[in-house]
Amino acid sequence: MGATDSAPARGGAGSRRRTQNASMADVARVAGVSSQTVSRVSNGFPGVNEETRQRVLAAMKELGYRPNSAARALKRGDFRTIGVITFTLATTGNVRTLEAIATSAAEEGYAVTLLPVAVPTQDEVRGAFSRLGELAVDAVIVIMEVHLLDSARLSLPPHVKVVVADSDAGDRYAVVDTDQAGGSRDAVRHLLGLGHDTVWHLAGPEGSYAAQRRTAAWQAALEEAGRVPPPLVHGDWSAESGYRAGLRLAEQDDCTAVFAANDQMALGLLRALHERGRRVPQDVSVIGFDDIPEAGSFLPPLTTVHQDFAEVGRRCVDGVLRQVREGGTDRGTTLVPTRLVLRESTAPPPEVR
Amino acid sequence: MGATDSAPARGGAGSRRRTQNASMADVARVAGVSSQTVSRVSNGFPGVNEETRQRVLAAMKELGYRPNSAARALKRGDFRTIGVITFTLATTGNVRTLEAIATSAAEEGYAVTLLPVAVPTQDEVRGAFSRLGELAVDAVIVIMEVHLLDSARLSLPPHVKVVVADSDAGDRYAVVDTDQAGGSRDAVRHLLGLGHDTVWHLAGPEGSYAAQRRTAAWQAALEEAGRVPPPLVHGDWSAESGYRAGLRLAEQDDCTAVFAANDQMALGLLRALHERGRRVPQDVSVIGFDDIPEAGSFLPPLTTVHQDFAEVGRRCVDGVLRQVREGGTDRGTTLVPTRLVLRESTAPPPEVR
DNA sequence: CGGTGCTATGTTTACGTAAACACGCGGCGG
DNA sequence: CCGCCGCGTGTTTACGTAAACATAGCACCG
Repeated sequence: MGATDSAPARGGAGSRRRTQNASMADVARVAGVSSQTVSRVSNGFPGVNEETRQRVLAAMKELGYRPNSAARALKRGDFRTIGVITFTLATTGNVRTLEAIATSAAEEGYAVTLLPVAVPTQDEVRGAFSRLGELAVDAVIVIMEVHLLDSARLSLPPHVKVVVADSDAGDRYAVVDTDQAGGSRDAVRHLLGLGHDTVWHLAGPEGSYAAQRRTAAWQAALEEAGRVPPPLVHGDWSAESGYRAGLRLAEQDDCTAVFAANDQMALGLLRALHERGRRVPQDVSVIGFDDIPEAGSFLPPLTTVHQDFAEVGRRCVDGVLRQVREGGTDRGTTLVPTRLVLRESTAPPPEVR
Repeated sequence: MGATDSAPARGGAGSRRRTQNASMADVARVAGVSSQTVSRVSNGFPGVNEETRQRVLAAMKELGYRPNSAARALKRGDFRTIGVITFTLATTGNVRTLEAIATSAAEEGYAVTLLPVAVPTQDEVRGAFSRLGELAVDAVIVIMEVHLLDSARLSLPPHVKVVVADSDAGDRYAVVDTDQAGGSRDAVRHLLGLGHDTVWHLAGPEGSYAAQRRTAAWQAALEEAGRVPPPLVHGDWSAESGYRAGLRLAEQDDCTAVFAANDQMALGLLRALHERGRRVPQDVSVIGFDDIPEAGSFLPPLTTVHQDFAEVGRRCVDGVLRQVREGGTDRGTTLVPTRLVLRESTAPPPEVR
């Protein structure tokens, strides 16, 4: 007792809280040192006598001391936190990238905070600041289409350190992207190499930059080989949309090879083809993009373009941390290579068999 | 110029930083008010003259003011942040729950921070504190098997407000769980109702509490109907493991109905059955658990038990925030109901047809 | 017409930490 | 033997915010 000497028992209203968390000062008192020494121990700084250090550690343990990250952040001027902005966690890619980001960040001593967008909060009312508007992260990684970011009310405060994953950024931000073009080219060439005259494309939504790049590369690869690109079919990334598109493709008799812009749509496509009696791969070859864990269990197991999401996440973290440490803002684009995974959904076309 | 008057050009080392972010005091100066008034405006408190308020808002805008969340947290004593602990984001359920948590939290003005576990950081060295050991979140939601949590080096600091999702917690924590038992019972009864003699079970990994509960309920539902539970087959949640198990099940001639503990394993099972010439649903009925978005695109579309992950996430947030606001720690268990989604993978057994 | 109460605003202080600086003490070179 | 150096530790201060308290003006009522 006698510690809480001041704080004259006021009216009595609500001075609960306290007796909660021990502070450095408390630890210092118990250990018989100054709070600065506690700070040094807490941060692993050298120049503390081993014996003193042990005494401080013992005091910390006794009191259940936990450093207050708010005070630390306030004093240091940084937060050791990376914000991640993403519209949805419904797509495999976003999630895998997020997971890799969290892991890489943790290794660097950084935490990851999710910054949901487009939550219709009470605008100006409660303070005019969304969580993102607050000073609470040292850097931001954006996993979404940048143009959506623009149209969302969400605008990044100026001078914020940013890396954009899997999107375009009009040279405004640094970008880490999967090599969409290379992967698409590999897919098309693989099918042409099997003897198909041409390759149809089940594209992603028009608003998606990744989808656009895959489409453009598909077209380029075909033209480079002197083939005429068949009409485009669009989906929205979902298996259901792939199914609907597949029903239309199944009616094209000359369609013997389809490059789907992701695995989910490929799954729906497989179902549509199956329902229409078009065998895969005997009648139609199908190739996907992403290599989701289930792709090997499709009927038939799906040949697809493997994306290295973990590497993307890692480089995103490297990118923002470099900016944080060097103080500038980057712009360049980093491409992460893909790898074609051959399974059983592709084969030579019927004529050649 | 003239702003950085103090700070006598020391040795020259590194006094960059500054001229960075405007503080309340800066805004107050520009607006010609006290910083307390700025605070009131920033937090949307009443009792500020409209004209003054506008002047302050204008000053904020001019200076690009953003509240410093560290200072705010330090002063207020809370962080407006919920930590989420999870081993993996590889499973649909975890991710969907996480997404719902993030959304619900945002609506309440809380941010969500990912707390990765088992990162082999430099133990005691840099300070003996993992990010979780720091005081940085107001509450924690655990999305993982609690017994794994115990065995991981990670131990939750005492008195922390916790809600556990989808696991057991030995009455140590509050729990929000899907009604595993109810869903499993519905699945089994549906198959028995179609005329199947019994139902086989493709179980999840033995270490999983959710898997155990599904298995127990499957067994109970069979026994309640006077049927003999066939031997158990275990998978590890992955489609690949479902495939391997499926190859074994395909050899059981008397196996006409299988309840798979999740959709991914059901997918692998479908592939195995297909390869072995066992038609679904004509020869074998298959039912899954989760209702992942792709389930409707399987071959055939999968009948499955729908889990309401969004509701689970919502209740987790409600749970921790109630604890935060009321100051106590809860214990009870909340069950979120499931719903059987009928598609095309179940039918009466061959004999009855 | 003085007091009372309310509104709008200002002043003081403390939150927990860590950087900057100060200090004491023992050893060692000149 | 004096002064300087460096190690280990203590003291002071500032980070940006918001609670608590203080004050000034003004309306209203007895």
